[in-house]
Amino acid sequence: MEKTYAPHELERRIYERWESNGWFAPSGHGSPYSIVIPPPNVTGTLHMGHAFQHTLMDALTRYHRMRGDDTLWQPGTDHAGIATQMVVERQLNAQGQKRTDLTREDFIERVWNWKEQSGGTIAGQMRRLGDSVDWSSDRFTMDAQLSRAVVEAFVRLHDEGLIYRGKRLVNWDPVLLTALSDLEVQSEEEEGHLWHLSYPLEDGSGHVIVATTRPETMLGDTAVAVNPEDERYQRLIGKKLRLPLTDRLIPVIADSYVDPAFGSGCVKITPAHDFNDYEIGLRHGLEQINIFTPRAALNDNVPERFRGLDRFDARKRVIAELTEAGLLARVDKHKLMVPRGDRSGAVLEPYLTDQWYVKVAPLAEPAILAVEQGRTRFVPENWAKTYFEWMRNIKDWCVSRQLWWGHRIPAWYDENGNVYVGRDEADVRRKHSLPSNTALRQDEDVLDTWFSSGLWPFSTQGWPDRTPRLDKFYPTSVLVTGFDIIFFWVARMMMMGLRFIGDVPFRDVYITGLILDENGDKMSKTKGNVIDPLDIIDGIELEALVAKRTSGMMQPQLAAKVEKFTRKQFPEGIAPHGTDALRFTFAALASPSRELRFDMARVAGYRNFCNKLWNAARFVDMSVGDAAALGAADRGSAELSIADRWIRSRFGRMVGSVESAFADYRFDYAATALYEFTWYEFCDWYLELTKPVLQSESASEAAKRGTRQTLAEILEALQRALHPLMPFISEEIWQRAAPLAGRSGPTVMLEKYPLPAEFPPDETAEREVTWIQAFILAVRQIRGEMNIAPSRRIPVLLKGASESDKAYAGHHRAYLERLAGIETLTILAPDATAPESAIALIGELSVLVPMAGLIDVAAEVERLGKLLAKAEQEVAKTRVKLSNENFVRNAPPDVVKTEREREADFVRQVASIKAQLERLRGLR
RNA sequence: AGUCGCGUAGCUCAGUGGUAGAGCACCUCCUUGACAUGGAGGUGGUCGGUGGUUCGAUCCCACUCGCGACUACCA
Repeated sequence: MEKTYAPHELERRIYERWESNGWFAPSGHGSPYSIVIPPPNVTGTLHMGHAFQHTLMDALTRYHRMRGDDTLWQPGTDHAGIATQMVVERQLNAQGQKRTDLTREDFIERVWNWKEQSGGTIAGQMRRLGDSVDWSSDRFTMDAQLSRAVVEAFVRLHDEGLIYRGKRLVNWDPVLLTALSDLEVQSEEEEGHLWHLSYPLEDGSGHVIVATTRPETMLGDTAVAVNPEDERYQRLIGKKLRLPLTDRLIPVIADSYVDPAFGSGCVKITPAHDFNDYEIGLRHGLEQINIFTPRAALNDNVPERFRGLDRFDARKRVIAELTEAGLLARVDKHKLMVPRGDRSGAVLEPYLTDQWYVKVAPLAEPAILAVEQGRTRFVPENWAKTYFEWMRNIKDWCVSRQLWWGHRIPAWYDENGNVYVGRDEADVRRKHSLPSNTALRQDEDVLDTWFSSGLWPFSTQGWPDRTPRLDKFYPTSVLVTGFDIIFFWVARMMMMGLRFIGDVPFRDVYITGLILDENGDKMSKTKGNVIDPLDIIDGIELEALVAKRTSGMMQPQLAAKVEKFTRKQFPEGIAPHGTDALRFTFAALASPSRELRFDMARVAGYRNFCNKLWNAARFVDMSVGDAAALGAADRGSAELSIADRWIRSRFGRMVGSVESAFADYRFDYAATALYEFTWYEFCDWYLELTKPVLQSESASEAAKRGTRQTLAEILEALQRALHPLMPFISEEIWQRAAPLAGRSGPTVMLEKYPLPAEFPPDETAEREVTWIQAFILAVRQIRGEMNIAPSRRIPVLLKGASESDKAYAGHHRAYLERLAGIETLTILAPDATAPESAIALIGELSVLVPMAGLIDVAAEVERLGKLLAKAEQEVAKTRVKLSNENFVRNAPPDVVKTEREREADFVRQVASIKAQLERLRGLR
């Protein structure tokens, strides 16, 4: 094996081999296990959050594949309507063109071209991450078959009365010129004003004051509302007001929506431009006066001098005129929630338009029930509450978008404006018996991207056709996704899946935390703290990283800040760590917390872990590989040492932990179990314990053979155990280890995952090795604290040895000598006097290291002083407990018993240490 | 306003009704034949605060302080 671990060299080679052999495809036997990928935007790139989730999905996929399941990880990408259209529009703008300079067909062609050109980025990243997706079934939401699914779903929902078209207020993006769903609105608190306007009564008997955050909308007011209980305004109800700046009269109406305690208790009502006012308008039959154009400039429904003004200019103008007329009573500073489009960032406008809606309540009901009944389980389960909270308050879903890129709505209009919904024009004519001379034109709008995403678990499997694949892989086993899209995506898949397939789309929903940077900030281009996962894998020079982070920014003025931050964050750039280290970091990070800080130091730590593993493999390779004796023929004549038995037992326990960790989606536990076994048990102890055997001239051939076999078998099995989390290094080492362990196969990824039963617990071996470890640690502690050079062999005496101590010391002398650096090991007779020594206690056994020439008395006194203090503290603690009668009476007997034993043990320690201190003090 | 979450070692985080843990950082020693991306040893925490339940609370409950996320129509 190569002396140094070089992830670069092996990762690409290994992935290509896996892929070209078609090993990612479902095997066709075993019970089905399936995961659909949350489809990333086809023209985008994967960020750290993706890499994190992909790691977990791939770990599950590889784990289940190795468990013998018929495993599918379904890949694919999303057309991401608005996002993609915006990217292409921006490209056009850079060339001095607008989207509307092109025909719809030409524009869409450009998007497809861009998709072809950039669409490979994600696939390339996924390959580098080691994702074992079934590339042969790669899907795109705009594929013909998936588009057919979208049309089918729309038509069926429409036929069932669950999709309707209606004119009502929507969240309108005046920059993108499209409607948005409620979920695409990002409301943030901003500083604004509350203007108090004075509206005169028609009869000249006074005025009312209304408070508003949007004075410009007063031009569309059609009433002023007061609370019917509000005594101040009883007499005004039904009277008319003169709406300033216009020649209109508007009524004072009573509606209990109005909070008398807020502002003046009078509310101006603009039904066409406010969601609440719209509702009030409906209740009172008020006129809806739309005063805006689609770009949110004032239209012809306002007095001429205001027409054409942008809404913000209009606000200034209205304020100016009201001030001049003496009708502006007061202006207060006021914080308010400003709704913005999540893509454009533009302030949204409630706007009256014709849109298509999905009637959600009937779909939500079974989706709620399914989670209540546990047919779909949230992990961590607390997220179910969030899901319920939203599903129980859900409102109809506006699914039409005034875009060009997306699934066009399958609705056609005749010349009289009648609307027909069907699978295509011919279907519409057939369904509605429309003669061929009736001109039909298709609806210009496209569907919300999430409409097609909602069908993903079954549209990818061939629906609306009933395919064998759909039967096999639906419902999927688990959905792995972030909490940020529970509403956008999870909820909609639940509703659609139950409606169209009649079953939940996934058994489990595993909600991952959100990956933040090391300061706990969300990673974003504007903050300049985005990390490309590939840069952690391959490393990147500082200058290249700065260039990457400051290029293509939406707000170029932030470049300097981003550059400064980057130079501070990574003064040396980013070192290469390899995919396995990154993946292992993600797994170790995947605790159930909702926010996860990503720290490069951890990746470095796990790269070191890879290196450790690599070197352990080299050791095994050298120890076993050059021994031709390990042929299949003589495998029988082997003898297992206590260490061999111990490591097998420990391995079995570790695999058991990993098994339950995977079952519970506790990837952090799985990673910890693998890490601790590999480093602390296999490397730190077992490999060291093999040396006295393998390098001894007196050890028997059978013993050496047993140790070599165990080395090979555990190394081999460990690669299988590690494979789901660290696919590359485990494959590379496995290729080397498998023949040593007498196994053959083309790849570790198709081998069986180790089972605990194959490595049953061996309590005897564990007990004895625990004793060996305690002994060695005791001596090492003295050596460490007394600064005895490792090269210095020392004599050790045992006092108070029981029969088993004596037996262990005899049997395992070779281990003790080697690992503790012992020159001689002498068992003292009970009545023998020991020379002055440093002392360590293992139960009733005292381990003595004679001090002559080695140990400074003062240092030993100090060391013992610390030990004594600790022991005395423990004695005190146990005595407090045991002197409490209630404890002795009420606590479980075994707890009391343990406490008594602890007390006895610490009392003994205190006595021994005190006696030893006395002797040492006597020396001085 | 509602819902949910978080506060444990210098930092980032696990965790459990009965002996407080890991990684990183820090200190001491060591280039010994797998590995200095390493080895051996060590320092470091009244588990945010108060009260309650309990024989026993870091863990369960109540209140409180400090953060955070999401949802929402206060003009």
